[in-house]
Amino acid sequence: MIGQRVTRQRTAIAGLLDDLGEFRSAKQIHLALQQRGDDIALATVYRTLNAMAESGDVEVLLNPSGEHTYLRCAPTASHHHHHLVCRHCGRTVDVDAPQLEELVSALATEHGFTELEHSVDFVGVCTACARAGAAR
Amino acid sequence: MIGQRVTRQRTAIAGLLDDLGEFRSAKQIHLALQQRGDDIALATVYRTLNAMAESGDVEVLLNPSGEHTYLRCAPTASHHHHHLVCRHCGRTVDVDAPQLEELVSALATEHGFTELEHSVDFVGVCTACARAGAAR
DNA sequence: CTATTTGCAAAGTATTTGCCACCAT
DNA sequence: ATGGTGGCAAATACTTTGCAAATAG
Repeated sequence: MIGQRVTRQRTAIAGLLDDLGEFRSAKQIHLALQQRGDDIALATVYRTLNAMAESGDVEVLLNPSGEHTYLRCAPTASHHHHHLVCRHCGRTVDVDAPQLEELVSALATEHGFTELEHSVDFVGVCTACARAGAAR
Repeated sequence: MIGQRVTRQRTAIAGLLDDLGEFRSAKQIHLALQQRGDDIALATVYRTLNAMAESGDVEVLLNPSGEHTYLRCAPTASHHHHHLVCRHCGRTVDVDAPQLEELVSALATEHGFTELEHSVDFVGVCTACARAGAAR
């Protein structure tokens, strides 16, 4: 990685991600950009998101249907934490769970596992959607 | 679902899954079947695995590269538990983590989420692979 | 006998890549 | 000027589906 250029496309994508605050698929992001008037090739969206993911600028989550979804979290300093994601509306809540960290390392040690990954993001139904869903 | 027939293909797939004990992709399962001499169409493998997943006979995990992987766990009575999966060799360890359950429901309550899903399977590196990897 | 299941190939979806024009630096 | 970038379309990878032939019960 020698040079990273600031282009209209990258600025637009970064800007959109900041506004979203929820996990979104590349397709959704692409669509949202178009609706804003930013016409960017889908391939570029993918390339940019991949690059941002690799450099840690966005978090990637594989949703149940096998799509990659992307989220830009804390604008700047982002410490390790997890998310509750609403299955219906996509609303995302950041959670700190120090106990979870402890638990994970305990499990790892106990079974001789190292480098335990736990991009643990829980998927559920948020209050608003639960109410709406109850009517269903 | 009116009738479920026992066919050569389904028997073979179920049998293989029992022998495996590790998360495997549909492709891998298909290949393994061929090597055993069971010639089954890939589409059939997918159809069967999907059916087994839906009826809860197998657990599905979306691996980092976006493939569905399938595992048949406890031969019979399987209670709720989680897995440690080795990133390298695929070795799987079942773990009970009552604290995790508690933690999850605590988080859910705290933030008003319901139906919190946590097919939490941790991906790490097991002892054997860690040793092997150290040589790398 | 007949409804379910299989196999094949084609279709579908998500993502990546090759290549050339283009623009930020 | 010039090398990183973007757009397009073709390629790839995984999975699903339509339909006729095979088969379990």
